[in-house]
Amino acid sequence: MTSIDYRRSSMNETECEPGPLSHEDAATYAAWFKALADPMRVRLLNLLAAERRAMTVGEIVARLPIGQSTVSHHLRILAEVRFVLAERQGTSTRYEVNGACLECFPAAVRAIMGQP
Amino acid sequence: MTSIDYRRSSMNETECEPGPLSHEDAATYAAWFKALADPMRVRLLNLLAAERRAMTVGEIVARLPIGQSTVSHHLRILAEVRFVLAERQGTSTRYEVNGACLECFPAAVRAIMGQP
DNA sequence: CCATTGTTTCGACGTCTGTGAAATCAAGGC
DNA sequence: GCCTTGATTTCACAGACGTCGAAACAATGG
Repeated sequence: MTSIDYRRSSMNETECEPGPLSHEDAATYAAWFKALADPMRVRLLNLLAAERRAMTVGEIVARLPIGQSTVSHHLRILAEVRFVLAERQGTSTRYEVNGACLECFPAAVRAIMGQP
Repeated sequence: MTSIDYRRSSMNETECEPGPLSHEDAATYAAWFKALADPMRVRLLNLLAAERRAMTVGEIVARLPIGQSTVSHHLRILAEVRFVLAERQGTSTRYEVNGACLECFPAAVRAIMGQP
């Protein structure tokens, strides 16, 4: 619902002067950080990255100590900020890491702190 | 109180194989992200970084649309994870950015996602 | 059509969080 | 000593969050 448009973020921009951040950018970056502000979501993303393949919800549930609905909840949060990508295949949904988030985090830090 | 020891994190390490993360590391990285999971804290850190100097709480209060106790609360959260450093000078306390957090965020992302 | 399997959504519960007002503490100046 | 100024802590409250179980939804196979 409240998905974020990644193309307008600093993810794909190179300029990064150390000026003040707009309130909108601050909210965007905070939303990115909030998506990973839970240990189980960090483990979930790390699991998907380590497996290097798209996984179903059932496979993930078998690897994490939380219930199915909670995994679905976390996947929704990660998908809303596009850290994971979802694709329905028949009766199941496969989730995989969005490799672009490898760049957006350092870019957010540079935007916040300026590059000295 | 629940401060985090930065020396045991991946901030100062270069190796970063794409293996699974320990639960403790996942919690540590989640704590880092949680510290910036609020728009006002992002703006606060950006303000300190843009000014490029140590600021008192009063100066920060004059620049952000929140009260003094709330600024102090946010500064405590940022200081607990060492994103800002505090130093008492006489009757006031000066806060400044810890430049090391420019590296720890990309390092955390690499540890979670592996470097492909 | 019904049954089954995988996934999402809903309802509920306890916990945590962001905020401000008020109280408290710390350090100087009178 | 008392008073003033700056900062932290305490208290309270509304809202959000993580978790689970149950219900609802989707897609396939009988």
